[in-house]
Amino acid sequence: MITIQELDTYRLEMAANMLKAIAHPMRIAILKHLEGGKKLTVTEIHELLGIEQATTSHHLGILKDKGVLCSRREGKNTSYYLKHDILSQIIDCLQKCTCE
Amino acid sequence: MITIQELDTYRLEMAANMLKAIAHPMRIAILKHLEGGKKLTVTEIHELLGIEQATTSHHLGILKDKGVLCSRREGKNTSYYLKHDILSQIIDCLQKCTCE
DNA sequence: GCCAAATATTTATATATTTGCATCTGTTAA
DNA sequence: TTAACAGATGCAAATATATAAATATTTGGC
Repeated sequence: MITIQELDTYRLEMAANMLKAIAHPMRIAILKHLEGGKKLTVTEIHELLGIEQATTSHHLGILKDKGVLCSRREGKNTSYYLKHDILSQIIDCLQKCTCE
Repeated sequence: MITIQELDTYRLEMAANMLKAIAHPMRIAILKHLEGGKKLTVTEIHELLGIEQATTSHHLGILKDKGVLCSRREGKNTSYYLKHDILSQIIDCLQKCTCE
């Protein structure tokens, strides 16, 4: 038996965890490259952003773990993509709010 | 003289800081109450959410410092409100993404 | 000026994140 | 079955954040 408050607390925490996952400069940069349903491999992202392979994989793992991204193994590579297209809204909003 | 990369890095950090400010269960709850241009005082928020006054003020300070909220002193009270209406998009998106 | 109400700041402790490096695990192709 | 490539994981040091309690500041009314 779960109460409304608990449900709400649970959802708030889930939402906070998703946002916390996104709230990092590198991870926002990753999401920018995945807008519009694009799929990229770990190597592509690590080359695009010029960061270590292990660091890239770590960031992608966080985003996947918190429900922001999905991944799919394709041979030697693993591609990552947005779990919900609607997440682009957050990136859009950030672009607009950091224009000043 | 500032380079494109530096500008981009700066904006990414600014965006990350805004999101980091929002990415906390209590602070998301606060924003939910401020959607639609509403203005609430510190006391109203601390009573609505049932958290300590000092804690409330602390959370509001973080949101203001990172550019999410604005505040306005009105007599003994201080009201807080969203700096950009568009920030509701983030709350909307979170509601939709945490429905499962 | 002085008090009380409404906010804000400070401090300390506990906890969580970030990052690079090294290492380990899968997978393909020879 | 082994070499080489792609990705994931574990660890440690530096850094950042959270939380609660105590204290400070600002404002209006007397």
